[in-house]
Formats: sequence, C-alpha cells, structure tokens
Amino acid sequence: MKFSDEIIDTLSIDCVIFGFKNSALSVLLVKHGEGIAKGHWALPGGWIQYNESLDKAAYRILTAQTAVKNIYLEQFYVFGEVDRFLTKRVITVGYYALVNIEKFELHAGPTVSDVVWFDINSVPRMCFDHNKILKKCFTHLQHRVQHEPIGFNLLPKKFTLLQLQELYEAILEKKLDKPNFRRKLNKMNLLVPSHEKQKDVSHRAAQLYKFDKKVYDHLIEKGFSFGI
Amino acid sequence: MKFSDEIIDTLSIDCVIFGFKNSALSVLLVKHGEGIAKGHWALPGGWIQYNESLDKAAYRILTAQTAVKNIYLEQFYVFGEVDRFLTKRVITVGYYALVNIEKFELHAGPTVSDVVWFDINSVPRMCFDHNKILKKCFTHLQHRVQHEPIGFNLLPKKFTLLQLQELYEAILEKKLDKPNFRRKLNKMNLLVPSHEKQKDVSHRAAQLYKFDKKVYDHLIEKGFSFGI
DNA sequence: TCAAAAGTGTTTCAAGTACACCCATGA
DNA sequence: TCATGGGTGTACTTGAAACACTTTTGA
Repeated sequence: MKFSDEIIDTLSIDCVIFGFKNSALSVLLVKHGEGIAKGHWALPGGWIQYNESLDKAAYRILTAQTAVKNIYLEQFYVFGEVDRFLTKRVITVGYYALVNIEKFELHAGPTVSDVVWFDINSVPRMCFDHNKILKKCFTHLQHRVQHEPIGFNLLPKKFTLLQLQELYEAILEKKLDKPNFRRKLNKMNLLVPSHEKQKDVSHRAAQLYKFDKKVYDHLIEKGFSFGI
Repeated sequence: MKFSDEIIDTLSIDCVIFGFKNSALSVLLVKHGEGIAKGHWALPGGWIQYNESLDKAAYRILTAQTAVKNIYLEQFYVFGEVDRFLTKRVITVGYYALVNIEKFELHAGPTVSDVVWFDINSVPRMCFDHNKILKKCFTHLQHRVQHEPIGFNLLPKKFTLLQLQELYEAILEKKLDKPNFRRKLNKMNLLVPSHEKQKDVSHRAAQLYKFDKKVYDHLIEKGFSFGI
C-alpha cells in the first residue's frame, strides 16, 4: 500500500501550546500572514498528509513554531461542526502541548506574520472556532493535570516545590496551602531531590526536585495513583 | 455556503455501544455482510456526510442499529495511524454510547449480517484496529464513570442501589463494600427515591431510585462534584 | 534588621475502610 | 426455616484543611 504526501483537505490539526512564565499560564498564538484568516490570531495549525499519522502531523506542525524536541503532546478532542471553517467543510483535531518556555525558541513559519505568548486570561479573539477549542482544551488540562503527572513538562528540568505549587495554582485557578501542598508531594515519594539548591535568590535557597518517569512507573506498579 | 450529502471518504466514525446485562458489561458488535471486512466482527461504524456534524453522524450511525432515542453518546478519541485501514487512508473518530439494554431493540443494517451483544471480557477478534479502539474506550469509560454521573444511562429509569453497585463493580472491575457504597450515594442527595419498590423478588423489596438531571445541575451550582 | 520564601508542627474535622449485625420476604 | 438481598451501626484509620510557627539568606 502506498500513500502520497499530499494533504487530506477535509481534516486539519490545531495545537494549543501551553507555557508557564512569571507564575502565569500562557498560550502560543500565531497571526496569519496570508490566506483567508490573514491578519487574524489563531492557534498554530496545519494539514495532515496522507502518509503521516495524526500524532506525527501534530508534531510536525508544532515544531514549525520551534526547535525543541521531546515535547509533551497529546490529542484532546475533534471539532466537527459543519460550518466551523469559512470556505469549506473542515474537521479539526485538537492537540495540546506542554512546554518549558525557557528552552523554547520561537520561529514564525512561512505563512505566519507573528508568534506571541498570551496570558491565558488575555487571549484575543481568534479566527474560526479557535476560542472555543482553547476553552475546551483548558478545561481538559485542568482535569488532566489533577490525575496525571504531566504538569512538570511546563517547568524546567529542576524545579522547586513553590514553582510547582504556583503552576498548579495557575492551572486550577485557586490558591493552595503551602504546608499541605509540600507534605502531599513529599509523601508521594515521586519527586527526586536533586543534589543542587537554588542559586542567586535573596532568601533561603530551596531544594530542587526532578520528575523521573522511571520512579513514577515503579510507583504505578505498586498501586500508586497520582492526584493533586 | 452549501454542502452536499456526499460522504467524506477519509474520515469515518466507529461506535462502542455499552450495555449492562446480568451484572456484566456488554458491547454491541456487528458482523459485516459485505465489503472488505465481510465475515469479520467490528464496531458499528460508518461515514460522515459533508452536510452533517460529527455528533449528528455518530447519532445516525448509532440509530441504524436500534430504534431508541435519547441515548448517551460522546466522542472519546481519534485514531489516525497511517495503516489502520486496509485499502486506503482512513482516520476514524471513536464514539461511545451507554444504553439500557432492556429498551434497546436491535435491527441489523443493510450491510450487516449479524448484531450481537458480547460480554466485555469475551470480545472476539475484530477487523482493523477495532480491538485497540475498544480497549482505549473502556479505559476512558472507567475513568469517566468515576467523575461524571453517566453510569445511570446503562440502567433502567428506576433502579436499586445494588444494581448501581454491581454496575460500578462491572465497569471498575473490583468489588465494592455494600454499606459504604450505599452511604456514599445517599449522602450525595443525588438520587431521587421513587415511590415504588421492587416487585416479584424473593427477598425484601428494595427502594427504587431515579437519576434526575435537574437535581444534579442544582447540586453542581452549589459546588457539588460527583465521585465514586 | 528586614523582607521573602523555605520548611516544620499541630490541631481539627471529614471521609474512607472494614466489619458485625438485624430486617423483610418468598420459596 | 432458610437463603437472599435490604438496610443500619460502629470503631478505626487516613487524609484534607487551617494556621501558627521557626529557619535561612541576601539586600
């Protein structure tokens, strides 16, 4: 069986790319430089080729905005209303990515005139149903992050418990109690203390932790289940 | 803008239809009577028309196997591996339905030679990646049913607490403690006691309960969140 | 010495767990 | 009277929640 690298013209992918900066959750949006949505903000998206899987296509589209590898990327929903696109019937598969902004270098793709991080609470009006897609995605993330250890993807490799707490506060949109949060995390035995501590801070240096998938898998085998 | 009722030939829908019978979870499968999968078991599925939304298409496909209205139906995942279909590139959207088997009359569609309920633990080998789709769907259901009050869709309108408990035991694949389960449900104030009791049983007749979406919505407004 | 965040301790209350137990009914 | 499921009570343990407190560090 042979497949061409032409695109499937009824099916697209849109990516919600989340980042975490200054204790706030952000989303990466592009401004279209050509086409029917020219001048409008949108989620980074693109078409699927006949010879690539959905996941591969999403990854290709994601890496058109950046150079980083090993990004957390997952499908979350398909949007299939008849009139969601302007000129023809297009069904779109929603993916979301969790990235560490520090390591994330932007480079606008060929059909894009601008690429900007927006605070999750100040997202502009976007083309098509992209605001609706983002909303659904954010809700999905809020649930997901409470049961799966995926939040770490938004932080640097080594992070403090306060960073992690502020991340959860930003995603869940509520304050958490510091002592209780620390105790909970420590009790899990999930985070691996690094041998380093914070540097260049004007207060007591905090312990840095790492998330190790092997440790997590090992805990899972023993019946552990993650929960915030 | 005008759309034809021709089908989108790269995109299909497959439905996992769950039922509950004899304290066990079942899935409805069809045996293809023609086409490339002739003679093979499969999830009920079909194509999407240019002029219908995904949800509408899923509902149409579902009601091709039955006559009942008001069925719980929801999308859960898209399967987009390049070689998942045999003859060409087809991406499929997975939907799942929860139905009350008692009220569910089967009628095989035109291209189907057989329609059968299978116990979730004795599902035959199916065509394409349908076993993988079912597995993913079952896992999805197991998580979902613990946080959303959707299990009731598998039971008759009026049901006993034991029926509900056995339903959860079948889905979660573990035994639950009867007194604790009852207390938990009663404490929620979610289930509405019917004025009837069980009949024709050779033991003490149990209270029958109903699930009322209005009651649920009202509880939600007050900050309630469902959980088993 | 002050601000800022690290980190610990303790009390209280709600919820989960594991049972033992009695009740009602038809065969 | 026995089996079967309906339904209640209770003691124990765990964990969430709230908040007061001490420690370390650079400016």
